[in-house]
Amino acid sequence: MATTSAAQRREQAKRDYDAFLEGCPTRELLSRLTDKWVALVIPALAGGPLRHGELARRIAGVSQKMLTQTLRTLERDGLVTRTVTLSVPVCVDYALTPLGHELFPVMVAIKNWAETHMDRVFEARTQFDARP
Amino acid sequence: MATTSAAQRREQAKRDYDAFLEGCPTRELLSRLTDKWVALVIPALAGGPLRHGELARRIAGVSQKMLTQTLRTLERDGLVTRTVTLSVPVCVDYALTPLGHELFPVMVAIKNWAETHMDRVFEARTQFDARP
DNA sequence: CAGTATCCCAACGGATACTG
DNA sequence: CAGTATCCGTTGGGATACTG
Repeated sequence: MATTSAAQRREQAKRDYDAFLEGCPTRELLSRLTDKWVALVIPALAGGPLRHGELARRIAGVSQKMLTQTLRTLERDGLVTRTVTLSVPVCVDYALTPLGHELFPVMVAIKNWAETHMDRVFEARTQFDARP
Repeated sequence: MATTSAAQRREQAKRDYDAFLEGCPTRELLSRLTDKWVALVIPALAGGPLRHGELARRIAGVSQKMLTQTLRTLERDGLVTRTVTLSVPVCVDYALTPLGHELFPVMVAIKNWAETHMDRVFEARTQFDARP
């Protein structure tokens, strides 16, 4: 029988899927990945598992509604695991899956890009706003 | 006088800015960058300048309202240039700035990630939805 | 502590119609 | 062709109160 490696299958997927096309499922996945909270949660979890409250403190200003919602969809998409330890009070840990670890470099790259180029964007905005 | 290289200043910026902090301006920039349309427009322009209509055709399904809106904010943030050639009818070209070219690898990485890992996400969703 | 459930406002975003 | 303006439904997302 023919054997196809994981690398070959990934290559195939890249040919079959195209986010430029309307109706391609990757368009929906792309819109989930391009999310402010996702770009903060994935890097936050890269250092190791964190609890709900720890995440909330790390990502200052996030409401627990958005945090829970984000973690749920990340869990469903196989990027994050949710582990419940029964105790009083109950303890819930979130951690990146292998797939989540593969996404991490991409997410941290956006975050870093914003932090690194903030000043140049500010300059551009000032110039743009000052023109006739 | 002390001379600081561009690389040194970028390092400084990365220390001063932190998107994890509420109120840090990079939080707002991050939310602009994590946008489905931005993740499609930047890669679309990487091959060279395109006109409004060409972009709309490349990014299937985008409304001209969202396309114009996205291009405006990208222009203001210094990522895209807008060049008007007066003729009948008028011709408007959009192209990446040097800053836009620096963002390109990051944006194309997300798009590629979605296309490459779509199948694994599908599997994860099926598993998640099938559990008690 | 972790999570669900409402309420409610603002922003997103598509459809349509109209200018230069 | 490129762009603006308007309408209008949908979603995002915060605040609050309440359970295990």
